[in-house]
Amino acid sequence: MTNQAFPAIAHLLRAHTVVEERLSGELSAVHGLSLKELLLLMFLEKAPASRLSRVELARCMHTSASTITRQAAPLEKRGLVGRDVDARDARLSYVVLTPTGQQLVEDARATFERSSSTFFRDRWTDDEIAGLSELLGRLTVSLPGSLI
Amino acid sequence: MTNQAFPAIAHLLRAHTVVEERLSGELSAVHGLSLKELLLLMFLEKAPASRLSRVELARCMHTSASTITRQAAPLEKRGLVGRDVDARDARLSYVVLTPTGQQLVEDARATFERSSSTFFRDRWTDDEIAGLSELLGRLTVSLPGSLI
DNA sequence: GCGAATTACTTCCGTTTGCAAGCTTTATAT
DNA sequence: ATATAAAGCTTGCAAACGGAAGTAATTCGC
Repeated sequence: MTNQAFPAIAHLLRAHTVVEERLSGELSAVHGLSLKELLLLMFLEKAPASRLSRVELARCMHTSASTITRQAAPLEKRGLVGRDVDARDARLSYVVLTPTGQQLVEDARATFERSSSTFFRDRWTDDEIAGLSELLGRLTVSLPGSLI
Repeated sequence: MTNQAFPAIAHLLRAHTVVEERLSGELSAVHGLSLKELLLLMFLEKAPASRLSRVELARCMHTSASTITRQAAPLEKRGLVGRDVDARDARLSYVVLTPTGQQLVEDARATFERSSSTFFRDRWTDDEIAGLSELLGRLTVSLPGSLI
């Protein structure tokens, strides 16, 4: 039998490039958000009390702490997130979703969902889409950062 | 029925992040190549006469022409690629794989394949891997830049 | 208790990227 | 034939990123 892992990963890389291209364009045009900014807001929305510390966010986003610092700054300026301090541990500074940010996430999620469905417009059954979702989910099942 | 497109795309984005993290690390450590550099070399390897013009490369990689110019420069300095001119059209400058580059691609592809298989080590059947590959391939079937 | 190690966060620096502008060469229209 | 448009490539500029280093606060070891 042949090793199918390589073509699967190669297709994954290519599919991501194409998906990110289209999603980024739509989100930026409609809501003025980059894809990564929306993902950050979505992680906050999913978190308890709509807030996460910066290192927790970094783990969710699989990125560095310095990137979170710089990604959150413009969102804070726009009033989409706020900054909370921890009474017990003064090192922690939470990023918290504001009502404005919550509203924007809901709107942008609709754009995300609509744009996502366009990738499957032709020649896809619901079972195939669900199957792809299940397989991709299994690929990262033990790692942090799931939005589902 | 529920809309499964969103979770499928969300899982795709996350899987890509994790895959790129591990692949980049291994390729960089073992061969001193970034993932994108290897993909560029692989597109050359697959092309007729192991060469492509810079705009053709840009289309394969889904990136801009200026990025190709800058990505090819260090590879040329390392002797992995060369530069050809077109006798008919002086605007074209081809990027061509050298024997040294060809050898490095073969070595790095082995690393790529070995690393790819680690993502499926546990709880994956050959049919499931092939199924994932087929579904991801169909997602971008009409677009340029396939390595398969 | 108290110094040392660890953690959280920010800032600095080098790298990578896309877009816009520019240059050169080729194609097109009249 | 010539002016205009288009294509291919490169460079300048600004934005985004990771890692290293720095600062402040907490925890650990004894």
